[in-house]
Order: sequence, then C-alpha cells, then structure tokens
Amino acid sequence: MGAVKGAKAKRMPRAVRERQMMDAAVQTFGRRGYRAASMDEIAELAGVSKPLVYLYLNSKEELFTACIRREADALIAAVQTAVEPGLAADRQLWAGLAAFFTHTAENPYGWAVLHRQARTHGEPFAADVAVMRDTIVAVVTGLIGAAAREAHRDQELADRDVAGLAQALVGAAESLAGWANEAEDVSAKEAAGTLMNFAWMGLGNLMRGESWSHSR
Amino acid sequence: MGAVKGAKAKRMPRAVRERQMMDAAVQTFGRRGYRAASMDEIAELAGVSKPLVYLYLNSKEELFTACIRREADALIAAVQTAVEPGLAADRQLWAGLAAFFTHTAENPYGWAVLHRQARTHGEPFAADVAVMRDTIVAVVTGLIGAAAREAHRDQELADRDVAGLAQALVGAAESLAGWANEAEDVSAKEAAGTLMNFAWMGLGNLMRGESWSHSR
Amino acid sequence: MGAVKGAKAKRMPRAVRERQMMDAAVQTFGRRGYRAASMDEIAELAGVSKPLVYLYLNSKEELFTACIRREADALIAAVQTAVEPGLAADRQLWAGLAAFFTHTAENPYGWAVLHRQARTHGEPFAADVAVMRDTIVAVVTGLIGAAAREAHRDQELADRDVAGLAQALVGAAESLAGWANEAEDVSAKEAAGTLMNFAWMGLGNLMRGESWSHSR
Amino acid sequence: MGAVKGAKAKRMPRAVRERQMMDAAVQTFGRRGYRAASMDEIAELAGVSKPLVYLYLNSKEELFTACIRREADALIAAVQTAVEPGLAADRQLWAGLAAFFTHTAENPYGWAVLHRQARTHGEPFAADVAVMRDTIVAVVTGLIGAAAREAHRDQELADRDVAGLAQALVGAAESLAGWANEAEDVSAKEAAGTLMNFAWMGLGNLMRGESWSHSR
DNA sequence: CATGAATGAGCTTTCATTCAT
DNA sequence: AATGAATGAAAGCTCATTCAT
Repeated sequence: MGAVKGAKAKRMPRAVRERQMMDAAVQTFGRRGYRAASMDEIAELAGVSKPLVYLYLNSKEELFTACIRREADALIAAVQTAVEPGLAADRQLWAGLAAFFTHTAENPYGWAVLHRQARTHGEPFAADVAVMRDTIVAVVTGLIGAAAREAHRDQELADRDVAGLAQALVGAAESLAGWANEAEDVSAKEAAGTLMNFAWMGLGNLMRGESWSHSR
Repeated sequence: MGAVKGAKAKRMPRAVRERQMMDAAVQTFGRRGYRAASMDEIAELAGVSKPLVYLYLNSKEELFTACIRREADALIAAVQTAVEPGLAADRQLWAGLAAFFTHTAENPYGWAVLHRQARTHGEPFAADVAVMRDTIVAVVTGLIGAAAREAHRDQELADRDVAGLAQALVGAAESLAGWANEAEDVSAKEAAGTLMNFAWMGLGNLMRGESWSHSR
Repeated sequence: MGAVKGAKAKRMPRAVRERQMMDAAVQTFGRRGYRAASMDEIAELAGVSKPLVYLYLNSKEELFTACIRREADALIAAVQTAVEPGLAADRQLWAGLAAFFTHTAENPYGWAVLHRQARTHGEPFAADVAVMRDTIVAVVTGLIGAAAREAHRDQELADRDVAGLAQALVGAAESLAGWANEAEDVSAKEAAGTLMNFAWMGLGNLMRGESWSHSR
Repeated sequence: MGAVKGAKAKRMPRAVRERQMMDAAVQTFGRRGYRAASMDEIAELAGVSKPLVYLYLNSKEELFTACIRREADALIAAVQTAVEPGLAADRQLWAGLAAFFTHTAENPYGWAVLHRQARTHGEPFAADVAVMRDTIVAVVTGLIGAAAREAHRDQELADRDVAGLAQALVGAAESLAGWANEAEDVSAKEAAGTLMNFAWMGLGNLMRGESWSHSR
C-alpha cells in the first residue's frame, strides 16, 4: 500500500515497470537481506508477476547488482552535488556530510542495501560497494588534504595518515547514519554538526569548550 | 587427522564437542552469512554428524544466537580487561581501542559475525548485537563522560551529544578495523593511534601540528 | 539482414511467413528436440514475434505436427519420385535408396525431426511418424513383393517375413544415413551401394566374391 | 503397483534404494524422454521423496547418465556373453543377434533409453551411447571380418565396406528390435532368424529360394 | 553417544500461452 | 498484419529438520 505498489495499473511501459520493480527490490533486499529476500516477495510488492521480473531483470543476482549500482550512483551524486568546489575545505566537508546524512535518511532501504546487505555477501556484490565507498573515501581524502594545504602544514600529514583519517571519518559517518535513522528525532544537520565537531576539534578540544561552527 | 578437525576422535566430552561446533559455526556464518551457511557445511567442518549439532544446539537460529553471544562476550571482555580504571580517561580510551583492534584482528570470523552478519538479518539476531554494541557504546560513553568530568566541563556536553560522539567513535573504530584487517601492513596499534589522533585532537588540531601521543 | 532472416521485411504474405516459421521450427526442433526447443527461439529465428507464430500455427504441438507432416511428405515424395515403376525391382530399390540418402543428407534437420525427435515423444507425434514410416515400409514391401513375383517364387515369402525384411531394410538405411552424414566422405551413392550389396546379395554371397552392381 | 514400487518399506540400505530409483528413472526416461520426465515422477515411482533422489544421484543429468551407463553395460554384457569365441563366425553372429533381441525385449525401457532417448539429447549423453554402439559395431565388424577370413576371401572386402556392412546390420537389428517389441507376437529367435537370413543370403538369394539355417 | 536414512517446504528459474493495442 | 506486455503453472534443486537404530 502506498507509493510503491501503484494502484494495479496494468500494461505500463517497460521503463516504468522496471523502476517499480527496482524500488520493490531495494526495499525487500534492504529489509531481509539478499538470501532471505524472495523473488516472490519482490514481485508481489512491485505488483507484478514473477516472470515479468525475470523478463526485465534476468536473475536475482543481476537484480541485486542493479539495485546496488542504482543506489550507489544516487548516493555519490547526492554527495558530489553538495560539495561545491569554491568553498573552503571544512565547509565542503560539512556540506558533504550533511548531504550524506540527508540522502541516507531519505533512502533508508537504499542505504541498508549498500551498507548492510551488499557488503555482507560474496565477491560479485562487495566489489560494487567497495567502488562506491572508495569514491567517497577519495573525496574525503581530497578534502582533508586540501584543508591541510589551506593550513599550510601539508608536510605534517603523511599520505597514510590522511587515508586512515578518511577511513575513520567515513566510518563514523556510516555509523551515525544508522544511528540517526533509528533514533528518528535526530536530523541530518544535527548529525552532520555532531560529526564535524568531533572530526574537526577532537574530543580533547570539545571538552575544553571549543567547537567548530558551521555558521561561521 | 590433526589439531583442527580431529580425526574421527569419538566419544569426546560434550563441552569439547560443543566448542568444536561453535567454532565451525562462527567460521561458516562469518564466511557465508546466516542464510547461505548450511547446517551440512557446519556439521562437516566440525567433524560431526548433523543430528548431533541439533542435539546440542537445537536449531540454526539458536546456534547463530549462541555464536553471537559467545563472540560478543569475548570482545567485550577483551575491551573491558584492557581498560584499567585507574588511568586517565584518554589512556583508558587508547587501551580500549587497542584491545578492540587486536581482538578483531585475531578473531576475524567472530568479528564478521558480529559486525556484518548479525546486524544484517531480522529481528531475532539484531537484538543480540544491539546489546553488545550498546555495551561497548556505554563503555565509551562512560570514558568520554569521565574525561569531560576531568576537564570540569561536563555541563557543556549534553547526553545526546555524548551518545552521538560515542556512536561516531565506535563506527570509526569499526571502519578502521576493517581497513586495518585488509591493508595487512597496518597494525592494531597504528590503527589505535590514528583513531586517537582523530578522536582526541580533531582534524583541526592535527593540521595545526598538534597530535596526541600514547607514550606521553 | 539478408536472405535467411529477412531484415525486418514487414507485411509479407501469409504463405511466405508461414514457411519461414516452419523452417525455423524444423531447424530448432531438429537441433534441440521437442521439449528443449522454445517458442521464443523459434520465433526469433524466424524473425517474427511470438504471437504471430501462435496466430498462424496455434500451439507448439500443432507446430511440431505440421513440421513432421511437411518433412515426412517431402521425404516420401523424394523417394516415390525416384522409383520409376517401369524398372526391374532391384533397380527401383536402388533408386529409392539413393533418393532417400540424398534427401536426408540435404535436409539434416528435417531428417533429425523425423528420425530422432518425433519418435521420442509421446502419443500425439509418434502416430504421425509411424504413418510416414509405414508408408515407406509399404513402398519397400511392395518392391520386395514385386521382386519376388518377378522371380516367380512369391509363395515362399510369407507376409510377415516381408514385413520384417522391409523393417530391417529401412532400419539399415536409417543407420547408414546417420553414418554417412557423420563420416563426411561417404556419399549418398556409396551408402546406397553398400546397402544394396548387403540387402541384395547378403553377406554370404559377398564373401563368395559376388556383388550387386548398379550399372548392370 | 507392481514390481518396481515395492510395498513402501521404509528405511532401506542405500544400495537397495539406489537401485529402485534407477529402475524408476529408466522407466520414466524411457517412456517420456529426458526433458519430459520429471524428477517428481521418478521419485514417486520409486516410492521415495525427491530430495532423496538428489541426495543419492545428485542431479537429473547425472541420473540420466547413470541410467545410460547401466543399461549400456547390461546390453553389452548380454551380447558378449552370448558370443562364444569357439564357434564359427556366422553362428557367433546369430547368437549375438539372438541375445540382443532377447535382452531388448526383456528390458524395453532400458532399450528405449539407449536407442531413442539418449541419442536424441545433447552431447553429454550421446557420447555414452556412441561408445556402447561402437562397441557393438566393433564386435560385429570383427565377426564379419572373421567370417570373410574363414571363407578365404578376405582380400575382397575392404575395411570401409566391412564398416558399412556392420553399420547396416546393427541398424537393421535396432530397427527390428523396436518392431518386435511392438508387434508382441514376434519372438527374439524369429527376429534373429529373419535378420540372419536377410543378412547372410540377401534378398536376391532369398527370393531364389535359398536361405541360411541356424540349425545347420 | 552418535548417525544413516528420509522428507516437507520453499526457492530460483523457465516456458507455453494470451491480451490489449 | 503484427507486437510489447504480462502470467499460470511447473520444474530442478536445496535446506533445516527429524526418526529409527
């Protein structure tokens, strides 16, 4: 019932049906996991018969891969659109984090597919998510490097350290995304703010009363 | 024949057999995931017949739950043992993180079960992992709170912020754990150091040339 | 695009379309067998859409039956055309065998449908092939009977013996047809010669140095 | 009902169950063909559940292959046992043909699997039957060669001619086997006699009143 | 204590066939 | 005349689970 199933309108053009099926698949895979999700359930949620799902999307594996790619592309696009190159590095970082939290909050099933399900199952799928994650880590790595250059202290941070910091930051963001989704009263901006404070100032500074401010 | 599989050594005491089965189960669940792991494979890896697995562990679901509990308890014990109450908050935090990275590196299948598999599947299991995660978050929250009290600024950090920070910190640690496990030349102590720098000093301080040092 | 598939040439007269479909069907049934051949594959090979196949030929079963009938009629026509009534019985037999081998070599898919596929599957089709086989057996029986009458010894060969001999002769011909088709350097005339020697002279005479000759 | 299903006696040793399944499979494959035979039907006819069939015989393909091998071995054994090396070549040939007709008459489903079904379907199976057929053709080829040597005229029959004759003879036998099975009143010995007459004397001699006699 | 034998239920996938246009 | 859209039904295969010994 609701937005996905769409009033049993028969005989729709292929592109529309395909989108409905992918939506249903993302939701089902996100909820149940790859193995536990059944093609029957996906077809029923999409409001079509199972053979049609196979006709358009070939197999469970291909369908899952298609879901991963679609959701990964959407997430990357959301983050990259938000990061405006003209701004200072810390502002770019903030914008990227906010976009990340907003997008994952708005697409909880897609995020579940990417973060929980795809990485859990074998090689064919993990690779696609790894590509997406590496893309995001690369963006973050670039921003941290840029921030360091802006501070004229670039020599102090070795490449490996930057990589580790980016991993930590992305991991923190992923973890917060799950937390913010479950605790429904935490908004994307709050989450982004918390994380920026944490990342930028560190716990030590925070406890000394200093904090980073988005608005300034 | 040999240490691992036990060349048809019959009539072993129940506790030993049970441990063998759980070891096999953790490995199989960690590798394949809950649904893809078959009781056949687990029984064969444990070197026993399938009915014996059922006799001792009742069902796949209970077996998985038992695995989660065992691995969660082991991880929490490792972390809590490392955190000596007498030390300063930042040292306690460092010790806990180092223990966390060491334990997950030494128990990759157990860590996979906790981090990847258990959270992926429906209600019965997620609860168990949530308990463990909450326990760790509580430890971290306590440490942060203690550190804040040491700095006499406890009022500045609201409870929700502390919870969010702890969530972010644990997520960063999980992400670094995966990173350190894959990039084989990154040791647990290095990972702990990177994370402490990130967490304690923040990116801002780091770029200003300050960093946290374990040895001092 | 070209002679076989017809590059999307729309609006062809029904007879032509129907022939294309039957050709595709014979090829597909001959290659894959009745069950393994799919209507999808047949339609695609014929260059038309599936509903059109159904419009013209109603069902898979009817389509297969139509294939059997067409190929059986063609084979029988080829054999009967070759058998000129005026000749001596052995010459007629030789001509019929030669025509049989030539036709099966030129229509391998049709022959496969008749010889291998049609007899393999249940009641609806076996009957059609039996009709064709009986027709050929009847022709051969007639030839043998005629030869016997020419030798004025017709009372010596009981009807059942004649039927058995015709059956054996046709089986030998079918077996040689397969052999000649696989061993590519054996021509239809060679096969016919071998069979005439076998049939007319028998192994005993052959080994005594006698053999049958077409040219005399 | 009858010999195959066997009174629903549960919990039988594996070897027995496996034989029951193979019997049921041969019957079903022989009747319906490889594709049309369903594992459900085979399992039901064998009086067991489908998973047991898979547990013991792995897959439909392997099951079919096992059937082919078993029936081929049985047929070859029957023929080779009958051909006693001490006898004259024509007597050996007669004995082999008689054994062939007897065995195929007693094992109609096995013969159907070998002659009709296995050759109809793709490479994996056709190869096994080809091996069996080649074995029989080789035996026949050897006997014809031996008969020629006994007649001291071996130079007159080229190898290829012998091969062709053997093909024809085996084909004739195969065809008669089918005919004799359908026309139920034709015994194996009659069929063997008819074929020996045909093969040894040829139609020409037969019509001149000569014939080969087994009893002398 | 330990297991070989056995199955109900469910999953992915395919196919012949039909509508609505 | 011709087709894109859609499905009911069934098939191959696997798995968690249980007896009987």
